Amino acid sequence: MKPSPSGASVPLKLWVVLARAFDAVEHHSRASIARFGLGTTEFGVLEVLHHKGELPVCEVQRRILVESSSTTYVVDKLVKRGLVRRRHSKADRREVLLALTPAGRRLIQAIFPTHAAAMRQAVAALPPREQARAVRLLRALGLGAARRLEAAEGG
Amino acid sequence: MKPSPSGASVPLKLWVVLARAFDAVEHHSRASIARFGLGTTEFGVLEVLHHKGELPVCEVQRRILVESSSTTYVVDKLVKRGLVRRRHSKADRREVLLALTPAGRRLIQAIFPTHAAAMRQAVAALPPREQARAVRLLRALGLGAARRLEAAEGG
DNA sequence: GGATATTGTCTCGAAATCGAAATACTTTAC
DNA sequence: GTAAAGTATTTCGATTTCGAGACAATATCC
Repeated sequence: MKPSPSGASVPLKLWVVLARAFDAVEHHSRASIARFGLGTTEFGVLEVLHHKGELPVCEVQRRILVESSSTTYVVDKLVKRGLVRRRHSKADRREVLLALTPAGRRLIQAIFPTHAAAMRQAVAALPPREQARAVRLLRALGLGAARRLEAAEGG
Repeated sequence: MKPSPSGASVPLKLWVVLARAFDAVEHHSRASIARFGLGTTEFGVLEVLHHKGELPVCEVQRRILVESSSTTYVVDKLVKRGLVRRRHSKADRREVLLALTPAGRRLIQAIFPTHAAAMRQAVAALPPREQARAVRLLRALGLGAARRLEAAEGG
């Protein structure tokens, strides 16, 4: 769900439009990815491994914004489909390193440009200059909110 | 899941920071609401009915950004807890009208100010002036993306 | 006015996600 | 070097969400 209606204060309004914008853009992403028989989280894993190379599960998790148990679930599915492989790290034997298989690499390479084009369309309501502005504002907003989260929970 | 890493084009970067910002702020919202024993979607329903009064299910659904079947699920729970009531519309007998019960109204009135304060904190990394800028940009982004969605799907 | 589409709600089964806790390993602190 | 604390991953059960389709009521079009 999302937040409140219109006559609200600026912070609440910001939360509303943030949620709405995310929802709308996410629908584009989901639809684009579904054409290739993947879920958004599965795609996220492939994409991270494609761009960063072999990574431990916890690094992947940080980037795809789901909990660790969900990460295991998604990676399981990708391994079963032969797109990703697991391997134990020698440096730190708690870690499990993830990497694309050749099939996984072929798939993400084939998909990625099309998906990127779809996302460009999805955010095209904002001209480039305003996209850059939005990036700056959202980065500050996100980092600030994340920092406050850590402060409140972890310590 | 969410999108890609850093060296990306501006549109992709925008999608990344949008997802991250939403995720971080949503965590604040979730934590704030959880204190009162509610899920975010349940809270969303109460909030909409609080601000708009009696509404048909489909209107509520549009505002809380979940599918119709999920809306039924959430409303069921609220009805079982005695916070919301259903009633058939006389004007259009397909519609089911939702409204707060006295208990529901008492609850949301008690909760709302605290939650609003938490959300103000969550977005406080941006000073008011930049919050207003972000609202404008996100509104345009969200509306544009939503329009493109309709064009692609419905008609 | 009757056929056809459209809309609003709900049911059902499946999928995605979470949270808490188990396990294994590593780091820190004495 | 050992105990305690912390980190990485997985397992398990429960919850939330979705999507497809059923059904009823209304709108639209000849």
